[in-house]
Amino acid sequence: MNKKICLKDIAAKVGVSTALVSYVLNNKKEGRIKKSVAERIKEVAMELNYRTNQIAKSLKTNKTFTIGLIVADISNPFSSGLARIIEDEADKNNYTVIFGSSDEGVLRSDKLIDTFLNRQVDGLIIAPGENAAAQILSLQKQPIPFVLVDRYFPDINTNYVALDNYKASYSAMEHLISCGYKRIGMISFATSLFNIQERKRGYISALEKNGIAFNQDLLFEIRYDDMKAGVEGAVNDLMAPGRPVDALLFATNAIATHGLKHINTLHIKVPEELALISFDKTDVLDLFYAPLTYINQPLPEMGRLATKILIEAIEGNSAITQINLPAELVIRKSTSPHPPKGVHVPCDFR
Amino acid sequence: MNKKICLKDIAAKVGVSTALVSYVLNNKKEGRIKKSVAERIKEVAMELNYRTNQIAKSLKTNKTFTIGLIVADISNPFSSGLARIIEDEADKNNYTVIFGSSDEGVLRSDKLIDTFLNRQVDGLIIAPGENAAAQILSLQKQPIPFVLVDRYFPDINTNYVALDNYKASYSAMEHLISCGYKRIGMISFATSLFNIQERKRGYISALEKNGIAFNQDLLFEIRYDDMKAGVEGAVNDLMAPGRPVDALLFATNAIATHGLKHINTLHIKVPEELALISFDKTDVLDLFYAPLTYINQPLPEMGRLATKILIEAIEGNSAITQINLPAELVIRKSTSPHPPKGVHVPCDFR
DNA sequence: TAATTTTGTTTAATCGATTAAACAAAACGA
DNA sequence: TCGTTTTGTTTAATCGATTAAACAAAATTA
Repeated sequence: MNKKICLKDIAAKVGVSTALVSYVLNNKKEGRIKKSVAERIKEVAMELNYRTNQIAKSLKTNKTFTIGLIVADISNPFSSGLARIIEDEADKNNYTVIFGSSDEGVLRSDKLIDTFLNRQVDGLIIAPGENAAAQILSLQKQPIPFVLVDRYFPDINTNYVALDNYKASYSAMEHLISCGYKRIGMISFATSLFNIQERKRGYISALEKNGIAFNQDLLFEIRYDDMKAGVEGAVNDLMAPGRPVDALLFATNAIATHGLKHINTLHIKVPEELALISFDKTDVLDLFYAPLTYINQPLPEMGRLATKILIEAIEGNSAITQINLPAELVIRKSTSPHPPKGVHVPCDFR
Repeated sequence: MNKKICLKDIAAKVGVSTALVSYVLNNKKEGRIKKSVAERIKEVAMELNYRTNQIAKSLKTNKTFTIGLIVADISNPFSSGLARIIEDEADKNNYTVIFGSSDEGVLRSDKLIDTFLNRQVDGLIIAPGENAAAQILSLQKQPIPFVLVDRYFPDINTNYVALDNYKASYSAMEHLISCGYKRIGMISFATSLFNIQERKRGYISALEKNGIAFNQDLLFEIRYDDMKAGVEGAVNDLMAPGRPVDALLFATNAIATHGLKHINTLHIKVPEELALISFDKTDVLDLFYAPLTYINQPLPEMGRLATKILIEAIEGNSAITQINLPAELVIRKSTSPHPPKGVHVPCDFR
């Protein structure tokens, strides 16, 4: 239980002041310090196994080299995938990441922001939850930079990196329609979150632009905190006799996962009885017996850009950067062409 | 860009010393402070939107309320699942988690430990990689408590919470054998990691105890950094004509995920042509057309215990705690009974 | 040789808290 | 009434670094 070594210990052993030790160990005043002394200091530092106390350093320099990351749930593959990218990118710039899961709740994320600010993080990357607008507004008043990822608020002028969810959703629907599907349902969340709203808008807009009336009964908006039951109920309703649906769009990976499990147990034939498209790329979509067509979010790009923008902001760039990344539609078996009886419908496989 | 408020600002506004402010805000010297003054201080703190500088506090108190978490890869569902539990448990005790992914590499985890120690974390939770023994030994010399999770080194006396991997593997094999499978292969990693070695030992031991000779050709030990190709090659070999295998044990979820994808593309019939068991519980195993029998690790238990043990150690408990948790075998379709032609073999569905 | 510059190092303030010890005033006890 | 407690608050050291400014000695210049 050897006590911690500090600058003073090195200074004492070498017989110089702590200032000199600090200069040497930080490679400052290069030209000014006698070589022999510098070497001796480094030697002793090594020998005593010195370790800078980052806390003390941070206090003095007012910089912690720490980024606070707030996601909905670190155990969701979307969040953890993003976290990994951010970690790597932060590491390249010598930053460390502290994280927290908000569970989409305002209370939790308020607490997280509070904790992170107390800890003097240099900046924040936040995937904000539904009712976080007020929180974000108040964060703007703080002198700390932050970047929103995945979600943002169109009325608030902040840095963000997100997907162009409208376009993504729209093009997924166009694909389904071009493959001959007409009665297309969607399972989404009951939320005011802008990204989810945009997905809905894309869904409705694609229907209408293609002469298909939007039918409210085919759009299920379930609750986040009752996802499993919500998804199962929606699938049951959508597949119930009498109001058949021939294709279904899952608004998120979590919804898709629950949906696919249920579809499996119901022995629904995909794509013959039901075509499927999901947002997000997960292993689950590959493993379903009919690999799913999905809307691939450029996660690495998103994480990298968010971190880059944040670090630039930390370093003094005060410009606001807002990025809507394009999604990629990866077409697979779950949306094979479905020509209605006797009618030839060309399928668009661009 | 209002400058940060500190104790001094409150003290000045109220007209008292910073000491008094500190006492009030920390609820110390309760009886001694005049009520009116205390109230006024709290009021002004509120009004100025005061926020403790945790860095300064940590420097003085020598306590950061931070836990460093090192996993193999935060984007792996096992790691992120564990991270989530640890986050929640830490939060209950007012700790924050900083994390890093080692990618199973010594260099990376050395750097992570170094960074975390510099940051004066109060303790570490580590899922150590293959060659981390030396690192763990040197960590023992530091005055900082740590707990290993998932993996540990039998020769090093440290706190750990892990699975009883031998038993888990053994009972999975017993189940396969009792279901009538005889030529059982395994895909694992080429590693000296104790937990993986134990899984192998369980595999071999179960075979031999049941009168089946261990055949080295049926045990594939692939490289972590070339997982996809390794798994695909192994599956190809195991299913090649001439050396048929009728069941297969995946040593980890990542191996299973790659394996299942490949098995899907090869159109191998599970369980008729090949029974499957995997370690770890992931959504992927549910989504495979024949839901997989799997060895369920009690992740919540593991995370909670690890955090609990760590916090107790931080608080002064110097006893070493070593826990091997039992796994649970969840039996599903991928291991349905497989009686060899004409012979009745009872299947054990305990 | 005296003045100036350069070189090498130390002094001391500072970051923003905590907290033991000191202190002053009021209340109490004998 | 005078000593002793109690109450309420301040002083000042401290955590472990950083860094501007001061300083002394050596080297250079005039």
